[in-house]
Amino acid sequence: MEKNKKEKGLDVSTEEKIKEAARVVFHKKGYAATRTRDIAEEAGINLALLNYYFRSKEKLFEIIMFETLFGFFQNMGLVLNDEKSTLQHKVERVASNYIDLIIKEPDIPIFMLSEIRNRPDVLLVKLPIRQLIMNSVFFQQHRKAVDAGKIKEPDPLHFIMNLLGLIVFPFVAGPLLKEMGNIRDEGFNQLMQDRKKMIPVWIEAMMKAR
Amino acid sequence: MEKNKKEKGLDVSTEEKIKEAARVVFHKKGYAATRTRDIAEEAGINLALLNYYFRSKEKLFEIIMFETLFGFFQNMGLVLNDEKSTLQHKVERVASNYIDLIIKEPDIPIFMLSEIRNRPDVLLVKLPIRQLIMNSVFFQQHRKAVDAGKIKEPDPLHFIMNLLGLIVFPFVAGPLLKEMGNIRDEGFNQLMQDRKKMIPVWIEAMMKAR
DNA sequence: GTCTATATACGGATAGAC
DNA sequence: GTCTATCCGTATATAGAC
Repeated sequence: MEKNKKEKGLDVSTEEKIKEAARVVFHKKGYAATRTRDIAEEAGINLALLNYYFRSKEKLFEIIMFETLFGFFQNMGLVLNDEKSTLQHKVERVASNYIDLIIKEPDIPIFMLSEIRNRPDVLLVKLPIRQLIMNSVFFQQHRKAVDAGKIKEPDPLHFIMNLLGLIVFPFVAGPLLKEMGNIRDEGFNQLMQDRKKMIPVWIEAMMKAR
Repeated sequence: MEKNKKEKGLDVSTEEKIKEAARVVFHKKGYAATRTRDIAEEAGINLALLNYYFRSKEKLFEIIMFETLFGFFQNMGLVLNDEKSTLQHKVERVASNYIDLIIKEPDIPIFMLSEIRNRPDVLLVKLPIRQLIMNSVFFQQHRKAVDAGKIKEPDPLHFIMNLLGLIVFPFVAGPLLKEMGNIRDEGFNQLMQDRKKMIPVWIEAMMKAR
């Protein structure tokens, strides 16, 4: 019995161990700074096995990148396309879901954003990001609210920027903010918990302002 | 006469050319992904000269990193410590200054944030970031406004997170947002110009909400 | 499938001529 | 100060035994 992170009673396949290790190391250090040796070590396997299963560092990275992006946005897609929930309720759920997710995996945002910058086209083509937003129930609700005068700023992109900025930015700037506030992970995470409740209130107030 | 970016009538020293090139390349690709050869090429000089002037890639990087951080925060320091301006006016100036700055140099935020993550301690020790905020006139004004009931959320870190999130995040997520909104640099920059005016309004509204 | 050993390429850095 | 040529460590990837 080895000491894996995910003990589900059964052994995890070598392929899965490598992927899991790759996820951890890529997320933490980014593509350029990670060495295949780091991944092999993290996975507790031989370096040659990495190439045996995944051909190359590049191929392995593409898989991790895609899965990370997909995982991140599929959740948002589900929330934003819920026919039954109000706009405000969607904001609450996005804030709550993402704050929980990112507290668990704090490296994801900066990993995604910096790797997207490094390869803008390659990565965005594969995912229906635009449709996710522009064809969503959320988008229709936003438009209705604008038409009804309940939201002053008509451009939904500002809405998205504000919402994601309030949720994601604190994590992206985590080390800086911890230094500024002289707090550690515990205090920081508590602040993020506060934000679950505050962000919907703030967004509501912002959107009514002009 | 060579074709430099900064034609001030006089030749730029080789050392300065290398630093300028290093700034561009490091900002664009980050430490790990840049090769000293890239910098030499960008500078139009021989690779050996880089080591002649700066000993190593690492030393050169440290210089660029420090100057970038310092340049970024010194401006904020000036604004936040202005005795004469109101809290609201400070928000306006920070938003306006940084949106202009980042439009000119869009790679800076993600460069700073990802490199800070990679070397948290090394970089934060050198700069008086904490004092910049916690000892600032801004901080005192914020506290007064809280005591007077004009601001509901008492923690100044939330204020900083919100302000920087609204300003910086759109740039950090630029490629993603452009894809979502199906816009290009021109349209994106226009949105950022809009935000110069809107962010102070939004911040004002948020801070009064509870 | 998994290992050891090794081929091959690349990138940082230096030696030494000019 | 600036160049060419080159050294050398490191990282990816593969060959081949088990």
